[in-house]
Amino acid sequence: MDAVLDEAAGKRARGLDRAFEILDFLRQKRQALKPNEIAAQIGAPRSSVYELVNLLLRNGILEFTGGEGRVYLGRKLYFLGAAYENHFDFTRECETVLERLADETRETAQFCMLDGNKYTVVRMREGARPFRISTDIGQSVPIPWTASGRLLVAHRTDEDILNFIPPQDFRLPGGEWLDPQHFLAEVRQAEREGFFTFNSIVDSFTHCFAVPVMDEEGHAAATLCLVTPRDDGLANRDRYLARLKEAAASLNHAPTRPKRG
Amino acid sequence: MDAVLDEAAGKRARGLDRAFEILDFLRQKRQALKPNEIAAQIGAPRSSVYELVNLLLRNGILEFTGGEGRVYLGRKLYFLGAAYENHFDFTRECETVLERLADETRETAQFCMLDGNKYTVVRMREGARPFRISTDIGQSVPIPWTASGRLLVAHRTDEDILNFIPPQDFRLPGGEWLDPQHFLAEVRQAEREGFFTFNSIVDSFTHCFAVPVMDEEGHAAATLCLVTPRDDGLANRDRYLARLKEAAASLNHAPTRPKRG
DNA sequence: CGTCTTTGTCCAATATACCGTACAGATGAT
DNA sequence: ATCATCTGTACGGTATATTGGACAAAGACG
Repeated sequence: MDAVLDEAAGKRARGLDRAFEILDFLRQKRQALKPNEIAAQIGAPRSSVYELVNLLLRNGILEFTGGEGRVYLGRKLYFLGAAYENHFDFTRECETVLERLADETRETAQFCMLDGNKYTVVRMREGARPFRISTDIGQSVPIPWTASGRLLVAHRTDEDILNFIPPQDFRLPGGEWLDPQHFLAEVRQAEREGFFTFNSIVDSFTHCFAVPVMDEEGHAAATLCLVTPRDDGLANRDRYLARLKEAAASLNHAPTRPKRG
Repeated sequence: MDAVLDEAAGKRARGLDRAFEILDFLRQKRQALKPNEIAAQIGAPRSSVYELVNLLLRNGILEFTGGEGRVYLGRKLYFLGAAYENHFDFTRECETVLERLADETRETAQFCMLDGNKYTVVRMREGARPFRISTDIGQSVPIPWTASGRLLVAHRTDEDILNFIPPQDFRLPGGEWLDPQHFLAEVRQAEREGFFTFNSIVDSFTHCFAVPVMDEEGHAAATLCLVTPRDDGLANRDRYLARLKEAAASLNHAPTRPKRG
């Protein structure tokens, strides 16, 4: 139903939080929207949204586009994002690695990270298979639904993990319930083994491989993944895992290395 | 002296504006800073900056990095920027075009836009010259200092332009004063001819070529530029201009075309 | 040891941001 | 014409965000 609900009801929301809620919402929708529509769909007061949208427009954070007063993410965000990318200079090497992975395996290769308390595909290289399996880039997916998810939270304590992941995210897309304790066990297994593989729980025909890309503190800053048809995945399991680990090793310090000085 | 001064003195600043002031400041500095340093350098109250920084950290807009409590732009900004880039899908074609330009001319080719009321280099491809001339990507440069600047404000009225460009930006890096009326004349000339070239006024050895990339409203949404040694630029003027115009034509609708639907 | 600077947290005062509500033009259906 | 919906704007009350200043821990320096 409602995409977002705040901590407590009946409280005034902080402008800053509302603003980023608007930005995230636009990102999720991936299209320009009228302020009115935004207000209705995120359940925020119209007057507040109008005021915030105007502020963001003046700052270049939002832009008019698509006519009829519709707004979408603005150029300033692109510049800020580019500065981030430049500082944590992983994307260039990342593309190379993904390309090599996809070439070697002919499967879909992904570079994934957490976006807040959701999983998201940052970069992807589709494989040479006749049918292709792919999550859209930038979409937010519940952590428990993914193999990478096990690795990306592995540095946290059990309690921390359960506080971090929204409870409803343990409800799988088919409606089944994933036992959090079972999930935690898989997290610990993934942490021990340094990878995680399983038959996807969001569909019935893919197998997923995930290995962590470590930051300087030894946490999984990101993951490299392969998404394969089940029989291919099982048949080539050892080879795919080896390739993934090689690839991850080549990225391992990159995500946190500043470019200069 | 002080990098930023608000409209009126002695007024309370809005959190949102302050927040983006912090983000812009970090981008300009291109390094992680402590909240204290930020407060001091942008002239904002320490307590406010601490509160805002914590808010931004919780939203993933800022991240701890570099130790000692230093913060820098966060992953969320990368995601938002990527969504912008995906929507206004110009960068892929842009890279191709820049590469071709640089190959054909062996000069430095740039893709430039406005960031607020400053000029900035968004993408760059360095030429094959033994010495390379380049502005750093993402740095903010006063509009009047650049050839592109003439094109990027050409859709505005004279009055509008003078209100838009901060007066101090007509002071050139050498200290000389650029007469705004002279600048406006060059803007109109650039608008008429559809390009602008000159011996750079920020150094004494380069020649700059700029042509506009038009958006759907017929405004210059961006520019393509060549930065060349003066003698080369003058010797190859016609050829370079022709190449640039071809390249710009191939991008002309791209900046505002949504990727899907 | 004292003194100064840098760092982060805490707190109360008040300027104001957020929000509910009212208003009005545009559009479209009946 | 009448009613309903969608759109953007305007305004006042009150909850609260912003802010200056106090406080303290942790160096740096002599």
